[in-house]
Amino acid sequence: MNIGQAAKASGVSGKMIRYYEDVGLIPRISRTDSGYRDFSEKDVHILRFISRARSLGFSVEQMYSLLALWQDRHRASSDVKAVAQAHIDELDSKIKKLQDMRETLLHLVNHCHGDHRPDCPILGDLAAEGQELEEQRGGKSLGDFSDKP
Amino acid sequence: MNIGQAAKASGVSGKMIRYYEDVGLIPRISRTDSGYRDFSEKDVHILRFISRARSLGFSVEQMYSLLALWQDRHRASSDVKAVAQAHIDELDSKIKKLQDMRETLLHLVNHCHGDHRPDCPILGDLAAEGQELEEQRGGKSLGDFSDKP
DNA sequence: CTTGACCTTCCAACAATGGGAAGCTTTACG
DNA sequence: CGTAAAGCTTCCCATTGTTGGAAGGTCAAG
Repeated sequence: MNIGQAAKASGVSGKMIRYYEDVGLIPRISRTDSGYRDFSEKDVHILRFISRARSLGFSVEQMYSLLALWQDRHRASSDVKAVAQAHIDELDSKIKKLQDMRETLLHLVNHCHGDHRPDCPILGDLAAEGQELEEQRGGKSLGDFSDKP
Repeated sequence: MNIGQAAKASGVSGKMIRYYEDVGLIPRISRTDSGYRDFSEKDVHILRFISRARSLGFSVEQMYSLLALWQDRHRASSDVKAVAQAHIDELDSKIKKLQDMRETLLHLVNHCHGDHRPDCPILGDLAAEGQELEEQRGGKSLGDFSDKP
C-alpha cells in the first residue's frame, strides 16, 4: 500500500506520515525497489491509533508514551490511565483559561451598544490606564489613543 | 524610557516589543543617539492595550484591527463589537472542541480500572479497528499491537 | 512513448514566544 | 577615572504541528 492509500485508510495526511516517520514516532516504513513507501496493515493500524489519539488532543510527545504503552504487553493500565488523566488536566486548564477570556469579553460585548457612535466599553477597558500595572495618571494627553475621543 | 522599563510598565516582554515593532503592530519606536529604543508614555499606553487584548486571547492579526479602531476617532462601536464577537465565537468553538475531547477521554478514564493489569479501555478504544474509516476486519494478527494481548 | 498522477526528498512558512551569541552603552562602585 | 556589571542592539535558532511547493523519479493508462 503506498502513502496515498495509507493516508486515506488511516486519516493521517501523507505529509504527516512522513513527519511521524522522521521524528521516530512510527517505525521506518519499508520501501519498494524504487523507494516508494510500502505500508503494511500493521503500519496503517498504528497510524489509525495515532489519528484517534491526536483527535483527542494528545500531543506528539504524549504519543510516544501512548504508543510505547500500547506495544508493551506487560503495561499496567494504571500507567495508561495516568497519561490520559494528565491530558485531561491539561484540557481542563486550557478550557478554564478560554472560558475566563470568554466571560470577560462577553461582559464587555454586552455593554457595548454597537451602533454608529465611537464610544465603546471594549476599547475603554483595553485602554484603561493603571489597571494592574504601574499607574501613570495625571492627565497627559495621549493623542488619538484616549478611550473617549 | 528604555525597553526594560517599558516592558515592566506594559507587561509585554522586551522580546515581544521588538517583535511587534518588527511586524508593524506598533509604530517604530524612536531611538537615542546610541540606538537604544526610547519609549514615550504613548508607546507604553499602546503596549498596555496590546497586553490586555492579548490576555483576552486576541491574535496579533486581530490586534491590527483593534488598534486601528482604537486610533480611529470616527469608528463605529459596532465595528469593535463585531471584532470582539467574532473572537468570542472563536473561543466558543475552541472551548467546545476541548470539552468534547475531555468528555470522551473522561469516559474512557472512568472505565479504566487503572491497576497493574494491562487491560485498558483507553488503548482499546484508540486501537479499535474500523471505527470511522475503511474497515479491514478479518482477523490478521497485528502482533504486539492488539488491544488485548 | 507520452501524459498525468503519483511518489521521493528537501526547504520554507505559519504564530507567538523564548533562548542565546556577539558586540556596544550606560551605570555604579571603588 | 577605570573597570565591571547590567542592559541594550541585531541576528539567528528552536519550538509545535501542519501545509505548501520545487525538483526530480516512477508508474499506469492511453
